[in-house]
Amino acid sequence: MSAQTTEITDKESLSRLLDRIGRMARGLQYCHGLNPAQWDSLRFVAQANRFSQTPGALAVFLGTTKGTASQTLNALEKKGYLKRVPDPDDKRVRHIEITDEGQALLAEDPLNCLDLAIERLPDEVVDTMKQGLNALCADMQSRCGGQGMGICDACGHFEGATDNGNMRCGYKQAELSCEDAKRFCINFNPVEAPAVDARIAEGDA
Amino acid sequence: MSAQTTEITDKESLSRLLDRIGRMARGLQYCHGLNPAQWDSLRFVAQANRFSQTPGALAVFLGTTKGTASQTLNALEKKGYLKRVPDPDDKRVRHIEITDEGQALLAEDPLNCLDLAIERLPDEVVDTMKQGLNALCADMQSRCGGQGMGICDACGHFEGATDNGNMRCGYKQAELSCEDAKRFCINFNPVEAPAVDARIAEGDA
DNA sequence: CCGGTTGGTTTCGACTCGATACAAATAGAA
DNA sequence: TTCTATTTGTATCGAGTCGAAACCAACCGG
Repeated sequence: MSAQTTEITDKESLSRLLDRIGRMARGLQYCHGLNPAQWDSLRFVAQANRFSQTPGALAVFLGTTKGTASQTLNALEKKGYLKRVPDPDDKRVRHIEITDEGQALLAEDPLNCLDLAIERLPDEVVDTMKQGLNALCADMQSRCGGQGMGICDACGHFEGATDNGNMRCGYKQAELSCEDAKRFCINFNPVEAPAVDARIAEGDA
Repeated sequence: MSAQTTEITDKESLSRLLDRIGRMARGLQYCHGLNPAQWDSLRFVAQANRFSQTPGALAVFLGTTKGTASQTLNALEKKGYLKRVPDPDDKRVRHIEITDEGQALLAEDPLNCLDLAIERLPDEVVDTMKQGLNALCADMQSRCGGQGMGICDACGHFEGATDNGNMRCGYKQAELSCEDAKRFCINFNPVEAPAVDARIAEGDA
């Protein structure tokens, strides 16, 4: 018993806090006729680069199967928030695009409510939390077999700019617009595998 | 490339990070034949005080209905991880108790994996995150109509110790063992409504 | 041309969850 | 006491989600 085991400020309880916040965030995301998975999908498509705007990439991101992702997309498409268009290069893949309605809906993202609460926190707290969560995400991913994801700048496949001002991805063997290179990619591969705590300790890297 | 708009370390993205961690944590909780709601329930019952070890309190905690909570309890009881015993004081309520099997199962809580990742973070980062998350929880709760919950020490209903060494709760008009007074309660009512950012700024309170 | 692989979709079944209706016990009032 | 209202928990039903598996079409290698 001894006060240190059940104390709420225990180190152990951080995971429970995260879990609880997660459940609260999840609960918020039943609105506007969408469910959490659908909100997640809409957000993902909105911030993914063109290689990741596909059902398969969405499935990886959501940590679910392609079949389930397909159903979620069906729901969103039926509601008119996005549409699937054939890919000119590979006729198997269908490229997902947000409609104007979808874009508009994102302005009412229920997670904005969380943002509001975050606004009230001091900047340095937010920064520290962000670093910690990033480290946790990376750690969990590598530990639990999840696919990493990130932004081209820090990606091992990134081969810098080309002559015509675009960026080049060595994995897809294709070019990316500057805009796309700043968006989420499911094929992200960290350049160096950094020691998570080292990155934290350094502060800003 | 003006890193400040879509940079992953943006202030805005903290909510997305939280959401993502939440989904990862959720995904982990499909194991040992339990689902996330069942894990949450088991954990809750394990750390709730005796007033909160009931189906109704669980429903409040999970943010769901009593019916759904009842089903979750059915599943857990059928699997032998807890049992419902009649309450001697009020024949309507059924008191939930963890079995030895349930207690043992908690040792394999999939969230322990998260704890492992947390272990690798520096203490001060963990502390800051905990403070931030606590503030967020409180803020979200008050904003989104959720019931607060906490531990008797800091509760407005708490009336201190009695002669026989127990604690007294003014809300339930009943006594609590010292142990119980350190556990989770669903009827928690913060003594003072503290300014969340003020509490943060002070550091350790 | 022909297997093997990859990307997506569909179908099916198990399960979850919320809404509703319901039973039983309690509380309060007349 | 007796009557009603409230509280606590359960059972049932239907919509919807999700994962597994089957399936199809397109790409790729020989």
